Amino acid sequence: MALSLSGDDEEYDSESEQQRAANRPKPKMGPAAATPAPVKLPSNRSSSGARRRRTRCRKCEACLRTECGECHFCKDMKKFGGPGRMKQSCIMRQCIAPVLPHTAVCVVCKEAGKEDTLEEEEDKFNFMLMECSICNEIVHPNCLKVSDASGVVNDELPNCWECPKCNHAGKSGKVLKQKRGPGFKYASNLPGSLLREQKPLKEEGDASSAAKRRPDREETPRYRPEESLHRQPPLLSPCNLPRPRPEDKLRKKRKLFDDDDDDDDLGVRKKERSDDPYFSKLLPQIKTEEDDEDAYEEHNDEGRAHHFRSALERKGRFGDAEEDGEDKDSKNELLNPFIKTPIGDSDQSLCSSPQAGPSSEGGSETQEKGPRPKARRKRRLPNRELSRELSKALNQEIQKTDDCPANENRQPLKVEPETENEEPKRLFRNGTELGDQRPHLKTKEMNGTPWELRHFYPSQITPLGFNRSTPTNRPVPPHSPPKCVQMERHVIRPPPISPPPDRLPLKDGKTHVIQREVWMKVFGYLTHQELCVCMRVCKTWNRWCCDKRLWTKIDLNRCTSITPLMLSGVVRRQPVSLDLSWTNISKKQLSWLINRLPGLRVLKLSGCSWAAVSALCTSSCPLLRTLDVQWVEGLKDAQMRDLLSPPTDNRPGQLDNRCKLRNVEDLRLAGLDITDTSLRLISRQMPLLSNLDLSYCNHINDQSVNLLTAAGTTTRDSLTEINLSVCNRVTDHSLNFFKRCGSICQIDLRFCKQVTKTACERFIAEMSVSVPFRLKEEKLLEKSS
DNA sequence: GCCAACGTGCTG
DNA sequence: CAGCACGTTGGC
Repeated sequence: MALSLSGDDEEYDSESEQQRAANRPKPKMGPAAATPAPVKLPSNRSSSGARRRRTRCRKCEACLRTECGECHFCKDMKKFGGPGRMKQSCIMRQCIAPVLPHTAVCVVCKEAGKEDTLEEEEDKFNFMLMECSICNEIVHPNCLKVSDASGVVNDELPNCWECPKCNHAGKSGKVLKQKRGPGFKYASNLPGSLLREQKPLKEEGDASSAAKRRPDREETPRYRPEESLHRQPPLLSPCNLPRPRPEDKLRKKRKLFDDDDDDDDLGVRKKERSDDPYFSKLLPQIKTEEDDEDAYEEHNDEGRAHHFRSALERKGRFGDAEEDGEDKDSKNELLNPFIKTPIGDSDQSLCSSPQAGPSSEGGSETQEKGPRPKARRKRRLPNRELSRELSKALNQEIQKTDDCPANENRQPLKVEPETENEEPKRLFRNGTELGDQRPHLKTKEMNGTPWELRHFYPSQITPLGFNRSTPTNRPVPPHSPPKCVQMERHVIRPPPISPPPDRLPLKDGKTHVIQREVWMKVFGYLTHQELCVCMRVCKTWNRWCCDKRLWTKIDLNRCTSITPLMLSGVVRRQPVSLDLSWTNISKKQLSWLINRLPGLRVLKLSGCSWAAVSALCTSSCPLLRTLDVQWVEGLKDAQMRDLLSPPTDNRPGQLDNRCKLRNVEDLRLAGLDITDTSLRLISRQMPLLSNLDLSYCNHINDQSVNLLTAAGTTTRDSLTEINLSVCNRVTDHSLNFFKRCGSICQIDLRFCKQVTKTACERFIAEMSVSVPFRLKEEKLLEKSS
């Protein structure tokens, strides 16, 4: 079908309405819907063509994938036993670059895109179909009669721009839902997309040079409240948070970290490359596609290159893989990439796109965009500055959505360091900064242990050298957990699976001699922080370094503030193991996250609030193998019951009465106020449970052990390790119960006051006939073979 | 014609 | 307003 881009509104309207009436009886329609409301069309439909649906590119990593079978939409599919009502693509298969359908033709010449027939980049651009995100018209730029073809290309979406007409008229795209630009799915059909906001055009092999950048936004001062609403999450001033500086409003928030594919422009500056022999030797003239950038960014990139160098020059690290301090670094990078790394991801996260639009609070303040009418890219500010701004904006975003309704008198929270060296303090219960932010916790007791003890115990009181959570400082959640309503607004770009190309393109058109897999081996030695640095080197490295093999474990333990961008970055990397212990993650965030991590097997949430952990109750929970909910505040029997119940989302056709956590093998429940009630559930619902940590659970007693090891329970045979240390109600008698366990290999009874060494020795003696045990430490029994 | 899935109206 | 439902488009 040919495109009808002329946009006969009347026709479109009436037709669609009729169709709806005919095809959609809508038995379930409520009264409001029963009278078919006029189909709402974009306000600017009058000047627009009908929207063309976009279709898969079939080439991107996402398109090449198979369905995960585990995400929300897969579960809906008939092939996975679902009702097939939602008819949505697997989350992991969301096309990264949806293209115009084959049937699309130029509204002017009625011909299809002709770029394939051309050699020159500029020609290609002129003869490719471009769809305007505002008026939806699809044209060849060459067919436009507008001499000053100041179209603004949206580099996030193939064949998408703001046509010169709209651009010139100062129209603003994405005013309404329908106007958000084609091909947007999650981000797009949800208001305020963070990630798919358009950017100023990027050089696609310089093709876009044909299209002149929109000089600046001063031309388009019209502020439309809806615009910012849909486009950029509001910046939260109403919540008494520090109002962002005007520049903030220009910043786009797009993705976590620095892994954006667009980040090729983060290439190392020519200057550095040429100046630094080491560097230039290592990366001879990596093609960065941005050598023509203005000096505006020079200092910025200087820092970047420096960072990169320093990362590479730390040869000592190449040999010993991270952990410890290194790991902390990488964690910090993840935690707060904007602050910690000078060369932060600000680039792609913050492009002050013409499309980005001002925030709702400052919609009309577009002047900041103005000062660089000639800048080819207007997306960067000095990195630190950007980082700070972004981080602030994001935190505010979360905070706002969280607090807005009723917090008008709240004191502004300190969100960001005032200086670069200052750590953010807002969310950390940290020494003197604790204040009284959490008074309820100060007096609250769990498990008979005062809060302070509970949270400072493991490292400070216990004689046990737990290597698990040592909850020294518990992040102070906001008054209510941050409802990260923006999360849905992030486009989920699945992690690259086989990032092309295989070799690094060089400026001279050749490729670097070393193959990707070799680079990957090198990258394998780098810490996450260093990977983040490498990602900024060039587009190719950016892709390679985002390979999920390099990110199987993501550790955000004790992250002071989980931001939407961070979560997006996590999703992109699809870790197998995710540590969110002692963070202030909110329920919404967690729910959003786990719904998008179908491959997640290890989830650590120790020290989080039950409010957050409860996300596991309603979400289409991943089939976790390891769940760590130690010291989760408020997690008691009732909550455990919720946790172990079948998903609440039991609509017809999606019935799944199985426990969401049925595949858990390693369950860590230290420090919880749970009783035998929970243990009964656990032994019933977790047939694969092998490793159970009940340390510091003061309600656990001999009867509990009896339950777990009783005839007919699966735990009796599945348990291999059990930790009952510091369970003061457990006595010698429990050891008799453990004799029934066929697979038990380790029983930790250290610091159980009522367990005697003699009983342990007796246990060993009695078991020696069948299974040899030994005392690894006092009251720590271990199978010796 | 079938199937996948995009885009958007509607509901809770 | 998030999420669901479904008409309809697009590919094959």
